[in-house]
Amino acid sequence: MKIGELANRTGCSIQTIRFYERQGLLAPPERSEGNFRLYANTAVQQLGFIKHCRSLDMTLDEIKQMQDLQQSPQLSCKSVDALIDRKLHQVEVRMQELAALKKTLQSMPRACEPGSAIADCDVLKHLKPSANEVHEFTVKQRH
Amino acid sequence: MKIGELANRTGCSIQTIRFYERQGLLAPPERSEGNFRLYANTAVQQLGFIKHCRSLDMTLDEIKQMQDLQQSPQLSCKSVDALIDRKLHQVEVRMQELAALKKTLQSMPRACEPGSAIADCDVLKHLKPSANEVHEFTVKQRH
DNA sequence: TATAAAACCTATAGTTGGTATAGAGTCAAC
DNA sequence: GTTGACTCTATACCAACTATAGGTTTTATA
Repeated sequence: MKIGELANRTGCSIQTIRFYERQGLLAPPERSEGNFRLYANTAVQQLGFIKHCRSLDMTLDEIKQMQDLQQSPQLSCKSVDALIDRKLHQVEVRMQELAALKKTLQSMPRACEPGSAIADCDVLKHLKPSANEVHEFTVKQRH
Repeated sequence: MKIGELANRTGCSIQTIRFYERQGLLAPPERSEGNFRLYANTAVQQLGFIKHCRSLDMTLDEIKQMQDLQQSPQLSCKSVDALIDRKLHQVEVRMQELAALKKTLQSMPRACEPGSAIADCDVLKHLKPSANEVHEFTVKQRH
């Protein structure tokens, strides 16, 4: 099949498929006489694997590692396990960060009176650093 | 003060300060005879505002919009309110996505037997798309 | 069969929010 | 006068795409 059909069948864009090929995630397929990419059916599964991994927030580099591991089936699968653990941890950390952020956003003074002006906007006031916070900055060291 | 002191007092890196200036978020300061940037004290507050907004996951463009609004204090502050609402919504959506992702990661077969090999790795098997999922892909249309 | 439209090709640049480097200039202290 | 800390500009890099320009190939229609 040509690249357009592969794109349709996987839900990837054509550019993304070519991008994955350049990045070494998808093997370069055969070419037609007119230089068009001609994919075997297995490419659908290969791209599906990549998509699934991406949906689990794996980086392209991590996906490449997984692919490499699949090439050496005799190796221990401990590293696969570790990768999933690491991802899970990252997700949990990010969820906590977002929960804190949500709280902050919710605690901001809302519902400026209809017609109230920027000059009196409590939200903007809330965004300006207080003398307090500025002092806090001075304590920090550069990188 | 010179850029190094501003960096120390705000916790921003020097490169980031120069970057914000190039992006039009931070006004270009005076220069010394030797072409060094010389900041007024107000720059600490201005940069603090940017940092605070960034900590709330606002984009640089959104921060610029807020700054523009501050320049016209007579305007309605409805748009400030709307921006915070939009952010809150984005955070909530992302939290739900991450919760679903966490569930998926947790539901993956774990604890490959110590010493078990890639060839039998249940995690990898779980990552490969089933015929089922491939069929689902075929249903999608290219945008 | 001519031609137009659709699909494909490569190469390159842009996105976001910075970070890192090279190579040069400035300034203070010793 | 020289060392070292600080600063300057310009440029390149990161992830993971996305978009564009300009050209070629294939397919469908007149």
